[in-house]
Amino acid sequence: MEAVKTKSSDTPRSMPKQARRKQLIEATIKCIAEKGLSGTTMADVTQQAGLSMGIVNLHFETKEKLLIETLRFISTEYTSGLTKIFNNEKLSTEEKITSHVSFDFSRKITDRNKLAVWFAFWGETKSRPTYLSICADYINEIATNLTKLFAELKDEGNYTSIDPELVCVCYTALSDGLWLDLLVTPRGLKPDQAQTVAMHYLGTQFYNHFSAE
Amino acid sequence: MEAVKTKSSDTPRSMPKQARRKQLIEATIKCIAEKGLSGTTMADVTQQAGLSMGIVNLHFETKEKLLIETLRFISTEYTSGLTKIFNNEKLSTEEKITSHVSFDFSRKITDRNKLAVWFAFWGETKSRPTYLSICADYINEIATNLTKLFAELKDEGNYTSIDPELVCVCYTALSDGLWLDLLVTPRGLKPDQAQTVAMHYLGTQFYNHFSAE
DNA sequence: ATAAAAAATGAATAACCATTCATTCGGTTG
DNA sequence: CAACCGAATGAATGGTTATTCATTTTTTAT
Repeated sequence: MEAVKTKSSDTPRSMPKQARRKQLIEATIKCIAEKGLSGTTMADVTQQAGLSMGIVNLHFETKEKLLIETLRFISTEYTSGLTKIFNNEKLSTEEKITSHVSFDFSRKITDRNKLAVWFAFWGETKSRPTYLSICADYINEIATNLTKLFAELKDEGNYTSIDPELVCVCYTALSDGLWLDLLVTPRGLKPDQAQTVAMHYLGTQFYNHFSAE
Repeated sequence: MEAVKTKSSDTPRSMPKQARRKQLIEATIKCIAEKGLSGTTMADVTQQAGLSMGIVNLHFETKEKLLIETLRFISTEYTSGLTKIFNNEKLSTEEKITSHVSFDFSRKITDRNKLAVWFAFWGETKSRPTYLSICADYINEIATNLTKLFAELKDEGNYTSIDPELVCVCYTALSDGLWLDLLVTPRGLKPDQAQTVAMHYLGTQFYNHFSAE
């Protein structure tokens, strides 16, 4: 009766366990973006993935665990991208910072589906300690690295009156706020304009490195 | 036990109705903060308000309409506070801007319950056109006014290279991002520190008006 | 090729939750 | 005081949804 659409090419069952989990997480991201966190059902997710109802419980045990893994997924995607930049020995401090900014406003990160997921989870951090803890972890990790970069550039450029920690808090908040703009007013700001705004701020601090253009 | 303190001094019949609606909206805010948007049920809201199950449907028709009115409530609270500042003829341009910033980080606005509500709704804007439209409206209104203030201060202070619109986008994003900090890392940043960060940015633009100190 | 194991299915179940509405409550009026 | 009327109640209703598990399908090992 049911016409299963999985034609052939994507090897129905031979997928490694990890791949199936990722497939479900990606379906979850799309569902949260399309229907909201409160409107996303198991049926939605499994249908989006082209699989059957019980599949989430098989791979994640419970809906809540799927959601937690989804948050962990986007967090990891974000932090691992930034860590790679931070650890890249070939880049100067200045280049690391500009790469960081480029990454923050790259297509991969400013994909509106993913932005919707970020905000959906942020909105629930107050009531879900697990969400809060995941968010606090990646925030601390990034802040440590970024503050270090700003401190380095301060030394290299002989900027006397810069407070690296302040600049880190300010840049991070600015970046998050620009993400909100990209999510809520999609016909307004574009990612590359948002990036320009972020660089404008850094230009006020490191005027010899980041020209206001 | 539950305190319904609203003693109506005018409009005996229609005022109580309005008060009850407000009571339910405030209960909703508390529930969203405590249980998340997806975890908030009608039973939660009515119990929080100390009333009976059917009361929301009596006053709001439907759960969805209660949520929309809740978003409208915090939006209006925010914009009306800012509009009052903007229209206050006794304030100089500079004072209006500092008042704006003070308001953004006042207790009333940075109450973590309300911040949780903001982010909960922002996370759903992509899937709920009504939420998006309410958010877009207040964003546009505030941006228009704030840009005007920055343009005025630019003229008054003979700042030649300032782009008022850019500063408005940047300040607004910064402010939203700082709200996220206040919500997600409550043991970290405090509202008055967040305000200092915001003023730090404005100091980079209007260095003769807002000292960095 | 056959058996055993693993993965996936989806109908059935049980829990949950928004909404309804017959009834009760409380205040106002004549 | 009695009749009235809107406000409020909360048990009952019906729709929705996460989870289970007996069965089927596919892969792997022998």
